[in-house]
Amino acid sequence: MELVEESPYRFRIDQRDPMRVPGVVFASRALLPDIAGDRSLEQVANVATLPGIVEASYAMPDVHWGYGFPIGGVAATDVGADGVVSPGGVGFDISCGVRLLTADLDRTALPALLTGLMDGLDHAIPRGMSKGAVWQLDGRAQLDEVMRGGSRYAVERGHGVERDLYRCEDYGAVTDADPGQVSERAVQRGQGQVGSLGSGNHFLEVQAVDEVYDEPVATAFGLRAGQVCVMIHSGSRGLGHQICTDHVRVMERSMTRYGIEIPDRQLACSPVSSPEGRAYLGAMAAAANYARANRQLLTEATRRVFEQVAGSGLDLVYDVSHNLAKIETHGYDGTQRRLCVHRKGATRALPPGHPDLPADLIEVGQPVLIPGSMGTASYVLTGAAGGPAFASTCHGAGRVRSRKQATRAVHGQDVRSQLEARNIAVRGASRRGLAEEMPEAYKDVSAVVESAERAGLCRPVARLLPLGVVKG
DNA sequence: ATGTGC
Repeated sequence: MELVEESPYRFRIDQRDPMRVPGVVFASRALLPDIAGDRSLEQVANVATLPGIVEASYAMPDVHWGYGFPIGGVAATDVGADGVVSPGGVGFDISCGVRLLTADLDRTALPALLTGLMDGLDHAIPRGMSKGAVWQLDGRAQLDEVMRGGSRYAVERGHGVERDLYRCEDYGAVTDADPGQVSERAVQRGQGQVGSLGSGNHFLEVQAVDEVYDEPVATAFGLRAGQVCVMIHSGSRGLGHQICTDHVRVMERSMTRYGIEIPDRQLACSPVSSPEGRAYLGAMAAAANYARANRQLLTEATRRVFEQVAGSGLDLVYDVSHNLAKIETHGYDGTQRRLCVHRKGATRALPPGHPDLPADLIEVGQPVLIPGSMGTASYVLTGAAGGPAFASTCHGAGRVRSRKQATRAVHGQDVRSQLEARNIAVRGASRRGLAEEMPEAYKDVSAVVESAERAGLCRPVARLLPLGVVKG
Protein backbone atom coordinates (compact mmCIF):
# COMPACT_ATOMS: atom_id res chain seq x y z
CA MET A 1 0.00 0.00 0.00
CA GLU A 2 1.69 3.19 -1.19
CA LEU A 3 0.85 6.60 0.24
CA VAL A 4 1.55 9.85 -1.60
CA GLU A 5 1.91 12.91 0.61
CA GLU A 6 -0.25 15.65 -0.92
CA SER A 7 0.18 18.02 2.01
CA PRO A 8 1.34 17.58 5.63
CA TYR A 9 -2.08 16.28 6.77
CA ARG A 10 -3.34 14.64 3.60
CA PHE A 11 -2.09 11.41 2.02
CA ARG A 12 -3.38 9.76 -1.14
CA ILE A 13 -3.71 6.14 -2.18
CA ASP A 14 -3.61 6.35 -5.97
CA GLN A 15 -6.54 4.91 -7.84
CA ARG A 16 -5.78 1.63 -9.57
CA ASP A 17 -8.02 -1.17 -10.76
CA PRO A 18 -10.56 -2.04 -9.43
CA MET A 19 -10.69 1.20 -7.39
CA ARG A 20 -13.10 3.76 -8.88
CA VAL A 21 -11.67 6.73 -6.96
CA PRO A 22 -8.48 7.34 -4.95
CA GLY A 23 -8.20 6.87 -1.20
CA VAL A 24 -7.42 9.90 0.97
CA VAL A 25 -6.14 9.70 4.55
CA PHE A 26 -6.21 12.86 6.66
CA ALA A 27 -3.49 12.45 9.29
CA SER A 28 -0.10 13.59 10.40
CA ARG A 29 2.70 11.23 9.38
CA ALA A 30 2.94 10.11 13.01
CA LEU A 31 -0.73 9.09 13.14
CA LEU A 32 -0.76 7.11 9.89
CA PRO A 33 -1.61 3.46 10.47
CA ASP A 34 1.41 1.20 10.65
CA ILE A 35 1.47 -0.12 7.10
CA ALA A 36 3.13 -3.39 8.12
CA GLY A 37 0.80 -4.41 10.92
CA ASP A 38 -2.50 -2.78 10.06
CA ARG A 39 -4.99 -3.53 7.33
CA SER A 40 -7.07 -0.36 7.61
CA LEU A 41 -5.43 1.32 4.59
CA GLU A 42 -6.20 -1.76 2.52
CA GLN A 43 -9.79 -1.30 3.68
CA VAL A 44 -9.70 2.37 2.54
CA ALA A 45 -8.67 1.11 -0.92
CA ASN A 46 -11.35 -1.62 -0.88
CA VAL A 47 -14.09 0.93 -0.14
CA ALA A 48 -12.94 2.88 -3.22
CA THR A 49 -14.24 0.01 -5.40
CA LEU A 50 -17.89 0.46 -4.36
CA PRO A 51 -20.35 1.21 -7.20
CA GLY A 52 -21.24 4.90 -7.39
CA ILE A 53 -18.57 6.14 -4.97
CA VAL A 54 -17.61 9.77 -5.67
CA GLU A 55 -14.49 11.87 -5.01
CA ALA A 56 -12.53 9.53 -2.77
CA SER A 57 -12.66 6.90 -0.06
CA TYR A 58 -11.77 9.06 2.93
CA ALA A 59 -10.14 8.16 6.24
CA MET A 60 -10.05 10.38 9.31
CA PRO A 61 -6.97 10.68 11.57
CA ASP A 62 -8.40 8.10 14.02
CA VAL A 63 -8.73 5.45 11.29
CA HIS A 64 -8.32 1.82 12.34
CA TRP A 65 -9.36 -1.63 11.19
CA GLY A 66 -13.09 -2.46 11.19
CA TYR A 67 -15.69 -4.78 9.65
CA GLY A 68 -15.25 -4.26 5.90
CA PHE A 69 -14.91 -0.50 6.07
CA PRO A 70 -12.29 1.03 8.35
CA ILE A 71 -13.51 2.78 11.48
CA GLY A 72 -12.83 6.44 10.76
CA GLY A 73 -14.03 6.06 7.16
CA VAL A 74 -16.24 8.34 5.06
CA ALA A 75 -17.63 7.25 1.69
CA ALA A 76 -20.29 8.98 -0.41
CA THR A 77 -22.11 7.29 -3.29
CA ASP A 78 -24.19 9.00 -5.98
CA VAL A 79 -27.80 7.87 -5.51
CA GLY A 80 -28.68 8.84 -9.09
CA ALA A 81 -25.81 6.79 -10.56
CA ASP A 82 -26.68 3.41 -8.99
CA GLY A 83 -24.68 4.29 -5.89
CA VAL A 84 -24.82 1.66 -3.15
CA VAL A 85 -25.45 1.61 0.57
CA SER A 86 -23.42 -0.83 2.68
CA PRO A 87 -24.22 -1.82 6.28
CA GLY A 88 -20.48 -2.27 6.85
CA GLY A 89 -20.08 1.43 6.09
CA VAL A 90 -22.20 2.24 9.13
CA GLY A 91 -21.03 -0.50 11.47
CA PHE A 92 -22.71 -2.83 13.91
CA ASP A 93 -23.50 -0.12 16.44
CA ILE A 94 -25.87 1.88 14.25
CA SER A 95 -26.06 5.53 15.32
CA CYS A 96 -23.58 5.10 18.11
CA GLY A 97 -23.00 8.67 19.20
CA VAL A 98 -22.31 11.23 21.84
CA ARG A 99 -24.31 13.83 23.70
CA LEU A 100 -22.96 16.58 25.91
CA LEU A 101 -24.86 18.24 28.75
CA THR A 102 -23.87 21.28 30.80
CA ALA A 103 -24.58 21.74 34.51
CA ASP A 104 -25.12 25.00 36.44
CA LEU A 105 -22.00 24.14 38.39
CA ASP A 106 -18.39 25.22 38.46
CA ARG A 107 -15.70 22.58 38.93
CA THR A 108 -14.70 24.27 42.21
CA ALA A 109 -18.03 22.98 43.63
CA LEU A 110 -17.31 19.41 42.57
CA PRO A 111 -15.00 18.00 45.27
CA ALA A 112 -17.86 18.22 47.77
CA LEU A 113 -20.40 16.73 45.34
CA LEU A 114 -18.52 14.19 43.25
CA THR A 115 -18.92 11.15 45.49
CA GLY A 116 -22.66 11.77 45.83
CA LEU A 117 -23.07 12.31 42.10
CA MET A 118 -21.06 9.22 41.19
CA ASP A 119 -22.92 7.02 43.69
CA GLY A 120 -26.21 8.35 42.35
CA LEU A 121 -25.16 7.64 38.75
CA ASP A 122 -23.86 4.22 39.76
CA HIS A 123 -27.39 3.43 40.91
CA ALA A 124 -29.27 5.19 38.08
CA ILE A 125 -27.40 4.19 34.92
CA PRO A 126 -27.98 0.62 33.64
CA ARG A 127 -24.89 -0.68 31.90
CA GLY A 128 -23.03 -3.77 30.81
CA MET A 129 -24.35 -6.55 28.62
CA SER A 130 -28.16 -6.89 28.78
CA LYS A 131 -28.57 -5.70 32.35
CA GLY A 132 -31.77 -3.65 32.33
CA ALA A 133 -32.79 -0.21 31.15
CA VAL A 134 -34.34 3.05 32.36
CA TRP A 135 -37.51 2.70 30.27
CA GLN A 136 -39.77 -0.35 30.45
CA LEU A 137 -41.56 -0.42 27.10
CA ASP A 138 -45.07 -1.72 26.68
CA GLY A 139 -44.64 -4.30 23.93
CA ARG A 140 -43.62 -4.09 20.27
CA ALA A 141 -46.17 -1.34 19.55
CA GLN A 142 -44.34 1.06 21.84
CA LEU A 143 -40.94 -0.01 20.54
CA ASP A 144 -42.25 0.82 17.04
CA GLU A 145 -43.08 4.32 18.36
CA VAL A 146 -39.51 4.64 19.65
CA MET A 147 -38.14 3.50 16.28
CA ARG A 148 -40.37 5.99 14.43
CA GLY A 149 -40.11 8.92 16.81
CA GLY A 150 -36.71 8.65 18.51
CA SER A 151 -36.04 11.44 20.99
CA ARG A 152 -39.21 13.24 19.87
CA TYR A 153 -41.32 10.34 21.10
CA ALA A 154 -39.35 10.17 24.35
CA VAL A 155 -39.94 13.89 24.96
CA GLU A 156 -43.64 13.55 24.02
CA ARG A 157 -43.93 10.91 26.71
CA GLY A 158 -42.44 13.28 29.29
CA HIS A 159 -38.81 12.11 29.13
CA GLY A 160 -37.18 15.45 28.46
CA VAL A 161 -37.97 18.97 27.31
CA GLU A 162 -38.68 20.49 23.89
CA ARG A 163 -35.31 22.26 23.89
CA ASP A 164 -33.56 18.88 23.90
CA LEU A 165 -34.88 18.31 20.39
CA TYR A 166 -33.43 21.53 18.97
CA ARG A 167 -30.02 20.36 20.10
CA CYS A 168 -30.25 16.87 18.67
CA GLU A 169 -29.20 15.90 15.16
CA ASP A 170 -32.33 15.68 12.96
CA TYR A 171 -34.44 17.38 15.67
CA GLY A 172 -34.44 14.10 17.58
CA ALA A 173 -35.55 11.70 14.84
CA VAL A 174 -35.14 10.89 11.18
CA THR A 175 -38.41 10.63 9.29
CA ASP A 176 -37.72 7.63 7.06
CA ALA A 177 -37.61 4.87 9.70
CA ASP A 178 -39.34 1.65 8.68
CA PRO A 179 -39.92 -0.62 11.70
CA GLY A 180 -41.36 -3.20 9.26
CA GLN A 181 -37.77 -3.89 8.13
CA VAL A 182 -36.64 -4.66 11.68
CA SER A 183 -36.69 -8.40 12.43
CA GLU A 184 -38.50 -9.93 15.38
CA ARG A 185 -35.13 -11.01 16.72
CA ALA A 186 -33.81 -7.42 16.63
CA VAL A 187 -36.97 -6.28 18.41
CA GLN A 188 -36.50 -8.94 21.09
CA ARG A 189 -32.95 -7.78 21.70
CA GLY A 190 -33.86 -4.08 21.73
CA GLN A 191 -37.06 -4.30 23.77
CA GLY A 192 -35.49 -4.05 27.22
CA GLN A 193 -32.52 -1.78 26.43
CA VAL A 194 -33.92 1.75 25.89
CA GLY A 195 -32.00 3.78 28.43
CA SER A 196 -28.91 1.62 28.89
CA LEU A 197 -25.26 2.42 28.34
CA GLY A 198 -23.85 -0.88 27.07
CA SER A 199 -20.20 -1.83 27.43
CA GLY A 200 -16.89 -1.58 25.55
CA ASN A 201 -15.96 2.04 24.85
CA HIS A 202 -19.38 3.34 25.87
CA PHE A 203 -19.39 5.54 28.94
CA LEU A 204 -21.00 8.31 30.92
CA GLU A 205 -18.52 10.86 32.22
CA VAL A 206 -18.73 13.83 34.55
CA GLN A 207 -16.31 16.32 33.01
CA ALA A 208 -15.15 19.93 33.35
CA VAL A 209 -14.38 22.46 30.61
CA ASP A 210 -10.61 22.71 30.94
CA GLU A 211 -9.81 25.10 28.11
CA VAL A 212 -11.78 27.18 25.63
CA TYR A 213 -10.15 27.74 22.23
CA ASP A 214 -12.93 29.76 20.61
CA GLU A 215 -14.82 31.97 23.05
CA PRO A 216 -17.69 33.15 20.77
CA VAL A 217 -18.44 29.66 19.49
CA ALA A 218 -18.19 28.14 22.99
CA THR A 219 -20.61 30.79 24.27
CA ALA A 220 -23.07 30.00 21.47
CA PHE A 221 -22.81 26.30 22.41
CA GLY A 222 -23.46 27.20 26.08
CA LEU A 223 -19.95 26.33 27.30
CA ARG A 224 -17.61 28.28 29.58
CA ALA A 225 -14.26 27.51 31.22
CA GLY A 226 -14.57 25.63 34.52
CA GLN A 227 -18.12 24.46 33.82
CA VAL A 228 -19.18 20.96 34.85
CA CYS A 229 -20.51 18.79 31.99
CA VAL A 230 -21.78 15.27 31.40
CA MET A 231 -20.85 13.32 28.28
CA ILE A 232 -22.84 10.23 27.26
CA HIS A 233 -21.44 7.82 24.66
CA SER A 234 -23.83 5.02 23.67
CA GLY A 235 -25.64 3.54 20.70
CA SER A 236 -28.45 1.27 19.55
CA ARG A 237 -27.37 -1.76 21.64
CA GLY A 238 -28.56 -5.22 20.54
CA LEU A 239 -31.18 -3.77 18.19
CA GLY A 240 -28.70 -2.07 15.86
CA HIS A 241 -26.35 -5.03 16.04
CA GLN A 242 -29.05 -7.45 14.93
CA ILE A 243 -30.25 -5.11 12.15
CA CYS A 244 -26.71 -4.94 10.76
CA THR A 245 -26.35 -8.73 10.92
CA ASP A 246 -29.74 -9.32 9.24
CA HIS A 247 -29.23 -6.89 6.36
CA VAL A 248 -25.62 -7.86 5.64
CA ARG A 249 -26.93 -11.40 5.14
CA VAL A 250 -29.67 -10.25 2.75
CA MET A 251 -27.30 -8.07 0.75
CA GLU A 252 -24.65 -10.79 0.47
CA ARG A 253 -27.24 -12.92 -1.33
CA SER A 254 -28.37 -10.10 -3.65
CA MET A 255 -24.92 -9.01 -4.89
CA THR A 256 -24.81 -11.17 -7.99
CA ARG A 257 -28.31 -10.05 -9.00
CA TYR A 258 -27.03 -6.46 -9.21
CA GLY A 259 -23.74 -7.48 -10.82
CA ILE A 260 -21.73 -6.04 -7.95
CA GLU A 261 -18.19 -7.33 -7.44
CA ILE A 262 -16.27 -6.33 -4.36
CA PRO A 263 -12.89 -7.43 -2.96
CA ASP A 264 -14.24 -8.26 0.52
CA ARG A 265 -17.54 -9.94 1.44
CA GLN A 266 -17.78 -7.62 4.42
CA LEU A 267 -18.45 -4.76 1.97
CA ALA A 268 -21.82 -6.33 1.10
CA CYS A 269 -23.98 -3.61 -0.42
CA SER A 270 -26.99 -2.91 -2.65
CA PRO A 271 -28.03 0.10 -4.73
CA VAL A 272 -29.64 2.76 -2.53
CA SER A 273 -32.74 2.66 -4.73
CA SER A 274 -33.06 -1.17 -4.73
CA PRO A 275 -35.52 -2.98 -2.44
CA GLU A 276 -32.59 -4.30 -0.34
CA GLY A 277 -31.01 -0.84 -0.12
CA ARG A 278 -34.26 0.83 0.90
CA ALA A 279 -35.02 -1.93 3.41
CA TYR A 280 -31.64 -1.47 5.08
CA LEU A 281 -31.95 2.32 5.16
CA GLY A 282 -35.42 2.04 6.73
CA ALA A 283 -34.18 -0.36 9.41
CA MET A 284 -31.02 1.70 9.94
CA ALA A 285 -33.15 4.82 10.46
CA ALA A 286 -35.22 2.90 13.02
CA ALA A 287 -32.02 2.05 14.90
CA ALA A 288 -30.87 5.67 14.61
CA ASN A 289 -34.07 6.82 16.30
CA TYR A 290 -33.74 4.09 18.92
CA ALA A 291 -30.20 5.27 19.73
CA ARG A 292 -31.35 8.89 20.19
CA ALA A 293 -34.18 7.76 22.46
CA ASN A 294 -31.67 5.65 24.36
CA ARG A 295 -29.39 8.64 24.98
CA GLN A 296 -32.44 10.77 25.85
CA LEU A 297 -33.52 8.31 28.55
CA LEU A 298 -29.98 8.14 29.92
CA THR A 299 -30.06 11.96 30.01
CA GLU A 300 -33.25 11.96 32.06
CA ALA A 301 -31.80 9.47 34.55
CA THR A 302 -28.69 11.66 34.85
CA ARG A 303 -30.81 14.79 35.34
CA ARG A 304 -32.63 13.20 38.28
CA VAL A 305 -29.28 12.50 39.98
CA PHE A 306 -27.91 16.01 39.36
CA GLU A 307 -31.13 17.60 40.58
CA GLN A 308 -31.21 15.53 43.75
CA VAL A 309 -27.52 15.63 44.66
CA ALA A 310 -26.42 19.03 43.36
CA GLY A 311 -29.67 20.97 42.77
CA SER A 312 -28.50 21.50 39.19
CA GLY A 313 -30.26 21.12 35.87
CA LEU A 314 -28.53 19.80 32.74
CA ASP A 315 -28.85 21.54 29.35
CA LEU A 316 -28.18 19.66 26.14
CA VAL A 317 -25.32 21.11 24.08
CA TYR A 318 -25.80 18.62 21.24
CA ASP A 319 -26.35 14.97 20.34
CA VAL A 320 -24.57 13.66 17.26
CA SER A 321 -23.98 10.21 15.82
CA HIS A 322 -20.69 8.93 14.42
CA ASN A 323 -22.01 5.68 12.84
CA LEU A 324 -24.62 6.48 10.23
CA ALA A 325 -25.40 6.72 6.52
CA LYS A 326 -27.46 9.70 5.37
CA ILE A 327 -28.89 10.87 2.08
CA GLU A 328 -27.50 14.40 1.78
CA THR A 329 -27.12 17.00 -0.95
CA HIS A 330 -23.56 18.04 -1.72
CA GLY A 331 -21.95 20.00 -4.51
CA TYR A 332 -20.00 17.52 -6.59
CA ASP A 333 -18.69 17.69 -10.15
CA GLY A 334 -20.21 21.16 -10.61
CA THR A 335 -23.78 20.24 -9.62
CA GLN A 336 -25.77 19.52 -6.47
CA ARG A 337 -26.21 15.76 -6.09
CA ARG A 338 -28.03 13.45 -3.74
CA LEU A 339 -25.36 11.36 -2.10
CA CYS A 340 -25.50 8.51 0.38
CA VAL A 341 -22.82 9.58 2.86
CA HIS A 342 -21.52 6.71 5.02
CA ARG A 343 -19.83 7.86 8.21
CA LYS A 344 -18.37 5.00 10.24
CA GLY A 345 -16.43 6.27 13.20
CA ALA A 346 -16.68 9.71 11.64
CA THR A 347 -18.77 12.65 12.82
CA ARG A 348 -20.97 14.91 10.76
CA ALA A 349 -19.58 18.45 11.10
CA LEU A 350 -21.89 21.01 9.49
CA PRO A 351 -20.12 24.33 8.78
CA PRO A 352 -21.50 27.77 9.76
CA GLY A 353 -24.41 28.78 7.57
CA HIS A 354 -25.62 25.27 6.83
CA PRO A 355 -29.43 25.21 6.47
CA ASP A 356 -29.85 22.06 8.61
CA LEU A 357 -28.51 23.84 11.71
CA PRO A 358 -30.94 25.15 14.35
CA ALA A 359 -31.38 28.93 14.27
CA ASP A 360 -29.23 29.60 17.34
CA LEU A 361 -26.26 27.68 15.89
CA ILE A 362 -26.39 28.74 12.24
CA GLU A 363 -23.74 31.45 12.70
CA VAL A 364 -21.22 29.16 14.43
CA GLY A 365 -21.70 25.67 12.98
CA GLN A 366 -22.60 22.30 14.45
CA PRO A 367 -21.18 21.15 17.77
CA VAL A 368 -18.96 18.12 17.09
CA LEU A 369 -18.41 15.91 20.14
CA ILE A 370 -15.21 13.87 20.33
CA PRO A 371 -14.90 11.43 23.24
CA GLY A 372 -11.34 10.68 24.29
CA SER A 373 -10.08 7.37 25.54
CA MET A 374 -10.80 6.52 29.18
CA GLY A 375 -9.20 9.00 31.59
CA THR A 376 -8.09 11.41 28.86
CA ALA A 377 -9.49 14.63 27.41
CA SER A 378 -12.57 14.92 25.22
CA TYR A 379 -13.10 17.72 22.70
CA VAL A 380 -15.82 19.96 21.37
CA LEU A 381 -15.24 21.07 17.78
CA THR A 382 -17.27 22.80 15.11
CA GLY A 383 -17.64 22.28 11.38
CA ALA A 384 -15.19 24.12 9.11
CA ALA A 385 -16.32 25.99 6.01
CA GLY A 386 -15.13 24.26 2.85
CA GLY A 387 -14.27 21.02 4.64
CA PRO A 388 -12.85 18.38 2.30
CA ALA A 389 -14.86 15.24 3.25
CA PHE A 390 -18.61 15.89 2.89
CA ALA A 391 -18.83 17.83 6.19
CA SER A 392 -17.21 15.08 8.29
CA THR A 393 -14.42 14.79 10.81
CA CYS A 394 -12.91 12.33 13.29
CA HIS A 395 -14.92 10.61 16.06
CA GLY A 396 -12.47 9.84 18.86
CA ALA A 397 -9.03 8.59 19.71
CA GLY A 398 -9.02 5.48 17.52
CA ARG A 399 -7.83 2.11 18.72
CA VAL A 400 -4.22 1.04 18.11
CA ARG A 401 -4.30 -2.17 20.16
CA SER A 402 -7.02 -4.79 19.89
CA ARG A 403 -9.06 -5.58 22.98
CA LYS A 404 -7.13 -8.82 23.33
CA GLN A 405 -3.74 -7.09 22.99
CA ALA A 406 -4.78 -4.49 25.56
CA THR A 407 -5.93 -7.13 28.04
CA ARG A 408 -2.60 -8.93 27.67
CA ALA A 409 -0.63 -5.71 28.12
CA VAL A 410 -2.23 -4.84 31.45
CA HIS A 411 -0.42 -7.73 33.20
CA GLY A 412 -2.32 -7.31 36.41
CA GLN A 413 -1.65 -3.58 36.70
CA ASP A 414 -4.68 -1.92 38.16
CA VAL A 415 -6.22 0.50 35.67
CA ARG A 416 -8.83 1.50 38.26
CA SER A 417 -6.30 2.65 40.85
CA GLN A 418 -4.35 4.47 38.13
CA LEU A 419 -7.49 6.49 37.36
CA GLU A 420 -8.28 7.06 41.01
CA ALA A 421 -4.71 8.21 41.64
CA ARG A 422 -5.47 11.00 39.16
CA ASN A 423 -8.66 11.88 41.09
CA ILE A 424 -10.95 10.34 38.49
CA ALA A 425 -13.80 8.49 40.20
CA VAL A 426 -14.75 5.15 38.62
CA ARG A 427 -18.06 3.34 38.97
CA GLY A 428 -19.20 -0.03 37.80
CA ALA A 429 -16.45 -0.98 35.40
CA SER A 430 -15.37 -4.59 35.11
CA ARG A 431 -11.66 -5.24 35.48
CA ARG A 432 -11.55 -6.65 31.98
CA GLY A 433 -13.52 -3.73 30.55
CA LEU A 434 -11.06 -1.30 32.10
CA ALA A 435 -8.12 -3.25 30.67
CA GLU A 436 -9.61 -3.21 27.16
CA GLU A 437 -10.21 0.53 27.36
CA MET A 438 -6.88 1.58 28.89
CA PRO A 439 -5.57 4.79 27.26
CA GLU A 440 -2.49 2.97 25.95
CA ALA A 441 -4.80 0.98 23.65
CA TYR A 442 -5.70 4.20 21.82
CA LYS A 443 -4.11 6.98 19.83
CA ASP A 444 -3.63 10.33 21.57
CA VAL A 445 -6.98 12.09 21.06
CA SER A 446 -5.29 15.52 21.19
CA ALA A 447 -3.05 14.56 18.26
CA VAL A 448 -6.07 13.21 16.37
CA VAL A 449 -8.01 16.44 16.87
CA GLU A 450 -4.97 18.54 15.89
CA SER A 451 -4.58 16.56 12.66
CA ALA A 452 -8.29 16.91 11.87
CA GLU A 453 -8.05 20.67 12.38
CA ARG A 454 -4.88 21.01 10.28
CA ALA A 455 -6.51 18.98 7.53
CA GLY A 456 -9.32 21.56 7.45
CA LEU A 457 -12.02 19.13 8.62
CA CYS A 458 -13.10 21.09 11.74
CA ARG A 459 -12.19 23.85 14.18
CA PRO A 460 -11.48 23.36 17.93
CA VAL A 461 -13.84 24.95 20.46
CA ALA A 462 -13.08 23.48 23.89
CA ARG A 463 -11.27 20.71 25.74
CA LEU A 464 -12.99 18.74 28.51
CA LEU A 465 -11.31 16.71 31.25
CA PRO A 466 -12.87 13.74 33.08
CA LEU A 467 -13.71 13.90 36.79
CA GLY A 468 -15.70 10.69 37.05
CA VAL A 469 -16.51 7.83 34.72
CA VAL A 470 -19.37 5.29 34.68
CA LYS A 471 -18.64 2.25 32.52
CA GLY A 472 -20.06 -1.16 31.73
C1' DA B 1 -19.96 -2.70 19.18
C1' DT B 2 -22.58 -7.46 20.59
C1' DG B 3 -27.35 -12.73 24.23
C1' DT B 4 -17.90 -11.46 23.04
C1' DG B 5 -17.27 -17.22 19.97
C1' DC B 6 -19.50 -20.98 12.93
